[in-house]
Amino acid sequence: MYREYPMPTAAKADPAAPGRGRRTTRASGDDRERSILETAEQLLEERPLSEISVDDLAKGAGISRPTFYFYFPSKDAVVLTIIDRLVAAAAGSREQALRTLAEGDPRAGLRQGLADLYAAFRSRRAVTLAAAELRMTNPEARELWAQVLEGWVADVTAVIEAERARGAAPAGEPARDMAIALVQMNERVQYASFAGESPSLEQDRVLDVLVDIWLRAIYGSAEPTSL
Amino acid sequence: MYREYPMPTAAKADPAAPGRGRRTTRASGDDRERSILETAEQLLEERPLSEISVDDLAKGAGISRPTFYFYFPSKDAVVLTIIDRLVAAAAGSREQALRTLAEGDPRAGLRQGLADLYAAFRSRRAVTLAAAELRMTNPEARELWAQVLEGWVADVTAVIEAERARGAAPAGEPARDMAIALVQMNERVQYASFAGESPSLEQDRVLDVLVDIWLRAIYGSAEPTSL
DNA sequence: GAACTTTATCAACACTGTGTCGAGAAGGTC
DNA sequence: GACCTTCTCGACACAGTGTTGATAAAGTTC
Repeated sequence: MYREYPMPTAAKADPAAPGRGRRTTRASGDDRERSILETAEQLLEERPLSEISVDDLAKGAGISRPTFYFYFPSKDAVVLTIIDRLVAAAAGSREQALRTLAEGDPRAGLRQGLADLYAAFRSRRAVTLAAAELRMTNPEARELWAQVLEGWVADVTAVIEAERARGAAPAGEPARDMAIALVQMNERVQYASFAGESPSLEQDRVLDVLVDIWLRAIYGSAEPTSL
Repeated sequence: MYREYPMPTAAKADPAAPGRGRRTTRASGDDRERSILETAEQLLEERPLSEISVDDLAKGAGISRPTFYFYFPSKDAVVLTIIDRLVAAAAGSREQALRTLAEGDPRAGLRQGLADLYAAFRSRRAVTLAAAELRMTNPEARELWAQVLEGWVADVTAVIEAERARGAAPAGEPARDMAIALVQMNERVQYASFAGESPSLEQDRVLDVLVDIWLRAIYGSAEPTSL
């Protein structure tokens, strides 16, 4: 059953929250809910969110439209649940990357981090695109995504500041400002690539190009190499 | 009256296209059309496109909903017309920038170009945001924007290649790939700033940060400054 | 200046999609 | 076997889109 969003905790759904019942918490119900989510993901592979109706989701899950509303308050809520899970998975990558970053070469760590993140979203292309679409009209989606970005920005800011502190990176614009621009660049470039927009990078070029710009932005200066 | 899109020509509307009539081409009609466009722009200052209905536009222009359809085939068409004009204005900035770029210091020209573009879109914040929103659901808007981006990417690619050719910029990822990523970064960063998203750059920081990253990406290398 | 054309207007309609209500079925519990 | 929950859906009320057809007003033609 759909629960109000507890912020991007996004852990596993907690089974049998109320009462002390063993685990017989319902069967049909959970099946239906899962079925709706699966239908949504499947339809998103075929067409954009705006062209999917509540009726499509209900039909796909084998229930009537009113019954859909027993499980989710709206189409947006379904997608938000799916996004929430994707974000949780991506958060795993992020922690992994931070660990790599802390112990090894920061440049290699950075590349690894960007690669993992890219892989996480590419593997759920349809959901990623739906998230961007939903963000345009839904405040909750906007808020969720904002928190995701904020997390990355904070991490990147810390990395840049650390590299500057140890003299590996030259001074420049405030680290947080750089981090915001770089993170947003990644977001946009990856989106365009997933969506197959007209000027966009080929899937297999995305990472190389982004990493190059990140490294130049962080470690290079704006001075010409030769004079 | 709304005409089918002749590609982003987007010059001034041609007055009195058919016949050799002096200039009495209608009065009420053009007024209404203008009135609808003005209403749309005004409402976009207040709320997102998705929360504006055809009825709102009709009411604002002092006509009934069916009459609206005499002037425009849809809400999207109205916004597309407005975007078209903004894009035309921005195209002016672009040419201006290219001229500066050709005759003077490329770095200064680049900065000037980015500044002009930024100014052009900032001055029509609401329309810029509406364009991004419309792009999500409307193929024509997507196409129009794609052509705009394509133009910039082509220009930037040429600049990067020229700078590399004259030895002012080091080799690196393909110039066009860099151009795509940089242009898309600008798009996203500016959008976030205009929309006041949660991690986003302050209006007065946008230009400095973007220019810094552009210059580092183009002129810097990915090697550390110190070792 | 009457007949005719073009331009403009809108009430009424048909349609699509959303979300709610209330009546009931299906199963578990005491 | 009365009694909850859980679940289901037909029927409704709404909001929004886009179309039709009847009609008015203005401009053109002879």
